[in-house]
Amino acid sequence: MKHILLIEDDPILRENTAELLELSNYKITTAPNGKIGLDTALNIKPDIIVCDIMMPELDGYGVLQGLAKTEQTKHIPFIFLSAKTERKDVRKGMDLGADDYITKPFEEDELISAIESRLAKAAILKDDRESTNKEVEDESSIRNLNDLKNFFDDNGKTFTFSQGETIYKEGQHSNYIYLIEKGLVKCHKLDDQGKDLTTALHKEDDLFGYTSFTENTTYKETAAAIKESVLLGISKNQFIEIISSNHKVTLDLIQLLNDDLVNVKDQLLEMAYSSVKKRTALTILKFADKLGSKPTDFIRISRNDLASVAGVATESLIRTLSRFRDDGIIEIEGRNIKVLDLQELKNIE
Amino acid sequence: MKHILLIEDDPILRENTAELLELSNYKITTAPNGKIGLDTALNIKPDIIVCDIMMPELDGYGVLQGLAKTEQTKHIPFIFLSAKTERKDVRKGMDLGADDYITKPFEEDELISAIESRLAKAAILKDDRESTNKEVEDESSIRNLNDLKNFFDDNGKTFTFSQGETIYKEGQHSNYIYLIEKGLVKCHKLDDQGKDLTTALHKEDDLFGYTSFTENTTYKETAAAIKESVLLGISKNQFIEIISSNHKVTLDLIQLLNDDLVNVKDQLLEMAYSSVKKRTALTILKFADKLGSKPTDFIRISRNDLASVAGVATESLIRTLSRFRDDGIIEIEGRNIKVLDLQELKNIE
DNA sequence: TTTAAAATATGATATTTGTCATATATTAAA
DNA sequence: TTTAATATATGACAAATATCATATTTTAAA
Repeated sequence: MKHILLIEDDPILRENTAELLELSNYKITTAPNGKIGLDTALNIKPDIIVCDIMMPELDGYGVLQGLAKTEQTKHIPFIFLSAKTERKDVRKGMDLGADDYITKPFEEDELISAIESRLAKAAILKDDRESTNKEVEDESSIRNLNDLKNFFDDNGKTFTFSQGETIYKEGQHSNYIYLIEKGLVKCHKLDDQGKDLTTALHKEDDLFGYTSFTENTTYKETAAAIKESVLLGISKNQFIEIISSNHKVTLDLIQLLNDDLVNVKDQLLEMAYSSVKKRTALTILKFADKLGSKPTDFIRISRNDLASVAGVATESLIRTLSRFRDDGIIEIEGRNIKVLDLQELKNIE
Repeated sequence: MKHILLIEDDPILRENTAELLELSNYKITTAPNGKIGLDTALNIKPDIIVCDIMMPELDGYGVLQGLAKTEQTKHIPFIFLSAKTERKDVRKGMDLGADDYITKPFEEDELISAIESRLAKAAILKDDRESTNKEVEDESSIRNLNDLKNFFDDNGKTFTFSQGETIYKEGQHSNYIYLIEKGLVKCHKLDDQGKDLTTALHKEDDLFGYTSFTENTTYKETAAAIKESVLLGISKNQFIEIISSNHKVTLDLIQLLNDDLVNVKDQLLEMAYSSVKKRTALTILKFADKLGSKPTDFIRISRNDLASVAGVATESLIRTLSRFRDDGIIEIEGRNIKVLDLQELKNIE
């Protein structure tokens, strides 16, 4: 029996559709929003996914992009089921890689035919894929970012930094590229008046410290451990050698840089026009994410570090935290912060 | 180079579409009806097929069914291009196993995006087996960034944008990478409240429009011409091919991205802690630089564009300009600005 | 444990900056 | 050329935020 994952936030439509598909002899699992849907997809590996677009938490576009990122889910046929009927909406969905797009309201038959059709298509392509034997690889060569990280594990020099300790300074000659084995690192800059801004937060399994690979230059920012961190470093020369002889890794690296660039530009937009309130809220969420904890766990970060990420005077940040506490959005216990109302925190403008 | 089979009976539409696709660096074979189309598909084994529905001899549905019967053609991505716009027509096409369905009349971008998206999808499903046999083409003579730019000159499609015209929009499927032959382009983003921030200014001889080279993604920002601009564009497809086969260019590109990143981070620091006065001064200097004029020449930029770079309300920017004028630092003549005291402008805090 | 140092919290206040309103100048269209 | 639309300029004002001062709490060192 084929297994369908249905992601839809409207409970009535969700139940009706699930029932209708069950009657057609499919096994159905449902999810009420994109975030849960994405998790479920990873767990159950359905044969096909039917997904709404406009949903809380994570929309359908996000689900599709999330699926595409994961090896085990990127092959799963994906159908959008959406009230967005405009031509440009349909094109957007298809361009993101959906296999079909059905607009609401829809007929029973339309949905079932679409599912059947995509399952049939997937079956053809699966045969094709399985008959193609994978090439034998030379295990000593580094073929992707993952191999590169393994190389750090095997050949990197281990460094341990305690909380607050500086890893390198802006203007220093750049010698090492680091992989974080454990901990949290901030890259920050000082302006003329000595005010400090964090330009990047790096967590476990992140690479950092690359500045220029072709020129012999200095670090353009300072890096420091936010909490005790264990780093693996390889020399810049060694790194350059690797990327010079492994094209695929270089392309992965470009992707990494591009992602960084997009992130910093988003941060720039926030910095320009968002209020301190909003920036504070986003900063808390960012740290919760980087610390790998549930957003509702206690996080323990100095007010100074928080302010430096938010780009705000420390007093203003503290004042804002106090306001959040008074409003019941967070709980403050000594130096620790716990998010009580995640939704409200995300909604802050 | 990817090979497209276009099956279309209307000779004018067929030729126009073929030309448009050729400009995006695809190899095109055309067929005037379904019967010939089916034969051709078997002979040339294209990477993707674009097909009309209503045709003499054999209609599009017949072509699709014919392809599905044959082992060597059944996995080829298939897009319907049809004047049949009724919902039931679209459903029929998709249910027969088409991968996408575009209704006529269509925009260039819609077709190209659809093709790119289906090719990307097909590539995923084929796993990574393409890495074995890389085609060596004339592009392989590109050794550095300069050669790459020359390649734009020789093979790029020319686009002209008038002042203020949009080049691409955030969220659009990313098809082209551009080289600026003449003019000035801003990349900008809107926040939730519709406030606009320029995240990058690109001048003559700059490359822009690269988002992600490995994934099938959308532009992450909007680009618009600040003054009349002539651009050379090559398809993302083509660009990826070049960097895939020319390692040195890829390293140069990494350098470029790194420089971008350092710049944006500097901008972030300014945005966080510098006063409007300082940001305004820096913005004037930035434009003077990008326009290639001596800083003491008249520059002519709308107050809006200036404000969007500075990340300031337009009125605040204008007020600050007025203050600079009163202080004798700049001269304002209608819409034009001339720097009188360069040193003073640079010293502003 | 005690004590000094550092971090956090909050009040008071001045400055900066965005917003709204409106006048004037410039540009583009009829 | 005339006119309408758009851009620039400036005033009035409210809100946001940095700064300085000081009290309280927490941490680290003795």
